[in-house]
Amino acid sequence: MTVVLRRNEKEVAVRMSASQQAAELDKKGRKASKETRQQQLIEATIDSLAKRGYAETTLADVADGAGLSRGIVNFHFESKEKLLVATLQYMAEEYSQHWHQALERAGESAAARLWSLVAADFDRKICTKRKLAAWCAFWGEAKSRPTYQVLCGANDKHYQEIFIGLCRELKEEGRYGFDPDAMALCLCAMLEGLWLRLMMGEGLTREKALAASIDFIVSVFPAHFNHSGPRENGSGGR
Amino acid sequence: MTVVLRRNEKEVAVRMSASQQAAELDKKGRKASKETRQQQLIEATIDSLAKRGYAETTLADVADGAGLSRGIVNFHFESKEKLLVATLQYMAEEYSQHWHQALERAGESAAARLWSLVAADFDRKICTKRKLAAWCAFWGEAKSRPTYQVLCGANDKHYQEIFIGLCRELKEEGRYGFDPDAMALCLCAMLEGLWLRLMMGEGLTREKALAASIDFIVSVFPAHFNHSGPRENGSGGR
DNA sequence: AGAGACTTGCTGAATACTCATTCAATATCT
DNA sequence: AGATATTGAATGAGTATTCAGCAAGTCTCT
Repeated sequence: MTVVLRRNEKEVAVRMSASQQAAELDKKGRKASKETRQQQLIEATIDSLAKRGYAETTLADVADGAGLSRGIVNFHFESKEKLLVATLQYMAEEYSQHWHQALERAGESAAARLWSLVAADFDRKICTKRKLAAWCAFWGEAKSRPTYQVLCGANDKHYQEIFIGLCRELKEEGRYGFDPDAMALCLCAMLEGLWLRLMMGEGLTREKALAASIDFIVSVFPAHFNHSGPRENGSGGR
Repeated sequence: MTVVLRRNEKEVAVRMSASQQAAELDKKGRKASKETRQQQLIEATIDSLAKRGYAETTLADVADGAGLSRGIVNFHFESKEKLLVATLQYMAEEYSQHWHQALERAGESAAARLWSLVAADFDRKICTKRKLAAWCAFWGEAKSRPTYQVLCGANDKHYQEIFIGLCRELKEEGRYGFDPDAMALCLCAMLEGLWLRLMMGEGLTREKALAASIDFIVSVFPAHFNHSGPRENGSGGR
């Protein structure tokens, strides 16, 4: 009896801190499916990474954050390492889906697509201080961990190829002077750099970062964009 | 006697791996001054950060890398934490000096100064895979460690202000349409993002990164630059 | 429908291990 | 003969991992 009571307290703690998923997911007691529990633990891991950094993230901290017991992580994931890999995979997956959606929603024109991609990078859903901090924690370890590097790199390569394609199209249309591949690299690097600065604090906000990115795009592709969006030449996006 | 022999072996190991300082610095035996030893340990720390990442860097690893005994770090620095802070300070100092020198060497014109700053960021001396990896390791922990954040941020703020000043001047001269502060942000973020990508590997080289940056500058400030440098209007830099 | 047997998710104390830190002993220098 | 730098074994704190046991749910048989 007393045990049941304690569990309920824990569930409440979870709902408030780690995951704000809809009610469908947090069935009380042991009912929660394997997948739900795992996701709950992943969310708690992101919390811990953001709050304490990679080096200080302990399994005890993750378990506490999820309102579960100490042994839980080794039960659902096999080891700390595997939990972290799963967490990175989860974030990479989410990010990838997000920009794919942005592409689908955008118009046909290269300009509209580029605009949409850039805007997506600073969307509330993706660009949280919490998640940026977690990303950065992984970046910091990536060089010495092939697994992380692969997980970061796989999507990233695809992402950059999209940018290269779009920059080439825009160059054709606008007869710009730059090397489109180099400019795509600049764009990608700038977006990542802005993320880094957002995470560091220093008064930069999502809105300012997006505004700066737009300034950049407008300057580099003057025939295609003004500050309110892609110009209306081909098919109008947004 | 046998001990003396062993020490010599260690010295050799040090000279080959961690520090390639001139012969003046690596006097054999215990002669080495306090400062020299500290610098030697800092170099070994950077090595370890680059090779094993922040989380896996241990004092034993640092001591081994420097070819010295286990207790050495706590003798010269008081704790692991202080060693790491000293290492970050060292790198920040080096970086700061480097771009200050670049500014001094550049001509008077804003264009020449900007060009020089950008080129400096990809200089062999600063832009080593080893050092980039160490920087990134610190970035990854910075969010949860106020000390690191301050050390990274102090220079960075100054650095960005220089860029803001230069972008404003260039805008005046060239009557460009962008917001100069935003463009300075874009430039700084892009340079950092390129560093990040350099560190990650994926076939990006210093030369390519510099070439891309130049493409960027030429596109954004067409009145001031072409691909071989600042145009000769005001005073010619470089 | 209800009692027991079985399955599965979960717990938390015990274990084993890593690593920062200490310090008495030692080597080297002046 | 000090003074100083260095060593490396011992210590202890912290933490990942293990696992025997427990409890919530599910199935089965009468």
